[in-house]
Amino acid sequence: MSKGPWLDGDEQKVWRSYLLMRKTLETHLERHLQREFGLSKSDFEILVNLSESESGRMRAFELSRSTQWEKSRLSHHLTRMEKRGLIRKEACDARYPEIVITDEGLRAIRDSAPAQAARVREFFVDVFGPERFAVLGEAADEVVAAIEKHCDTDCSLVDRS
Amino acid sequence: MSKGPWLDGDEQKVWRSYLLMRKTLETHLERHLQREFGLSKSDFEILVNLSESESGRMRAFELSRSTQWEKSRLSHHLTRMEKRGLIRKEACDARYPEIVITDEGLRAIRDSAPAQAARVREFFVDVFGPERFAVLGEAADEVVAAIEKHCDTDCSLVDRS
DNA sequence: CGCGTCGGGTTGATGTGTCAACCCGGCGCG
DNA sequence: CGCGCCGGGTTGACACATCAACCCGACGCG
Repeated sequence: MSKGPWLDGDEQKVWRSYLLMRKTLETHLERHLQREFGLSKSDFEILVNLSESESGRMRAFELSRSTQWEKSRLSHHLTRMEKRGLIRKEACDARYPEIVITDEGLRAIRDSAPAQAARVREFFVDVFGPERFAVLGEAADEVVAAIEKHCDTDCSLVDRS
Repeated sequence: MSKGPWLDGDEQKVWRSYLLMRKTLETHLERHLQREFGLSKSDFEILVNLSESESGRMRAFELSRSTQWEKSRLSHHLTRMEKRGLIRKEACDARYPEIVITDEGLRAIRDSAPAQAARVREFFVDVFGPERFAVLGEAADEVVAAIEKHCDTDCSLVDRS
């Protein structure tokens, strides 16, 4: 029934292939991260950012900027991570706490990152191969630019630094 | 600190472009669906599947197959959708209920699908352009195949029909 | 001073996803 | 028959995301 006004033939097909890849890849990566290291994708993202900073410490809004998360999500997630000992909140300069990666957090990411990188390479980078991969990168940037341009003109919802 | 064993230079860059595209596109599409039509991406997915079936009615496990969702997630979501009047569960053949799209659900998807399709075209299909888009489709299929092949050999977690 | 408002951050309610346990009818098989 | 297992489905507890409301110090300004 309905056969609604939807994408046509090939568009449809590729779009669904993309969606399927997205989901398959994501669940695969996430599952392994979870099962082998007990980290969620979100945990991982935070730890990557912290461990890439010079000092292993950042202010919450910096994390918010680099992860593109909303502040409340970030706040909730950080309290959970603190409970699990992956990070600490240090109230140094009076009011705003700094987020510090703990030894445990550092260990977690150092253990998990190589495996994660290897999987990304195996199932994504290498399957695409150099040329298609490069093409994807360009196109991806253009898609992001298109959406942001669109949003600039009619909405103000994005946290543009 | 740490600069862990991670993807190198270009790999890294493209991978992050991809992740950013993924997130940007997804939140953009989802936000509009939510704000303009009060549907979540999950609602939409269910309604698409139901409305594409002949009779507008399916068994839960069929939906589970085509959406690739776990059964518990599906069950939870269907009860929520029923509460909102988008679908109905009809207990025809004794035990297993059939999921039926309601008039309201039908209206919802007929209203929202064209807008959604237009956005996908505007920000994804057209930005890629025909050749790159076709290339993406192929690569996506290969990625899925690679992951499934891998899983066939060492795990049994996927619901393969 | 009094007052608004703005940015960084937290909180609580609610919607959504995941995991493990369970229910129950059918089927194989002793 | 009795018993176990399997497949489709539900349930409950918990992790996670989103939204709106709030807190509070700083800053502008009458």
